[in-house]
Formats: sequence, structure tokens, C-alpha cells
Amino acid sequence: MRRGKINIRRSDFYEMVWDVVRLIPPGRVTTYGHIAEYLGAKGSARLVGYAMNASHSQPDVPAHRVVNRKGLLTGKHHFGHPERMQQLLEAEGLIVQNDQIVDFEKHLWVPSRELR
DNA sequence: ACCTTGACGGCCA
DNA sequence: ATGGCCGCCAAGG
Repeated sequence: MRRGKINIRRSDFYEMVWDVVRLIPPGRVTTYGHIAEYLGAKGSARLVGYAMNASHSQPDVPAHRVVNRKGLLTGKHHFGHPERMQQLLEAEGLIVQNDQIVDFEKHLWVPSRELR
């Protein structure tokens, strides 16, 4: 993440990530990179991944709606059962083939575009 | 203190 | 289209 004069603490950044994820509507998805960009930390998508890893201990964070930039379910191994993430997405009407969301762009929810 | 490992992404061959 | 490299940066060994 990019730090300016004010040093943003890790825990605060994680909180902000979770808050954005909570805003993703059912049936829509976004990416690590877009979340990072929205939080002014473009280039630190990786850090968003860490926040997501810790998100399972948090209430109401639809972690399955966050995928990588190609629409691949790269976080599937963090849902207990490896097929859990896909099941959750399909339950919301998305189609997943080979760990990839079909028509990914059509379901993409970009926070910087949607939130205002 | 050093090295490795990621739920990443952009760039270039 | 695919794959390797490399910034990025927190955690864990």
C-alpha cells in the first residue's frame, strides 16, 4: 500500500478491504487489484489478498465475490472445501468453468466506478 | 536479521 | 496465448 504523510496501519487497511467487499452485490464480483486501487493502494493487490485471507474470521464478508484479474477463483483453497467458493458463486447465478467465471466482464463490479 | 512464501498484477519476450 | 520476471509487502520459519 502507498503510505503518505499519514501511516495507515495494517489493521485499518484490512478493515477497509472488508468494508468494500461487503458492498459487492450478490451475483457480482470484483478483483484484488480493483479493491486496492479503490483504496488508493494501487500496486498492492497482494495486500488485499492477505486481508481476504483474514476475512473468514469477520462477519458478513462475501469473500467468494473476489477473484483475480482474469476471473479465476484463486482463493478457492481457503473456503474449507475447495469447491465451496464455486458453489457459492453458482448459487448466485454465475457460471464457473475450470475455476474461471464465464462472462467475467459482464459481472465485474468495479468499486471506483460503482461507488459514489 | 535473513529468506521464503503467498487469495496479485503489469510488462515483455 | 503463455510463461517468466519483477515490484509489492506482510507473515512465518
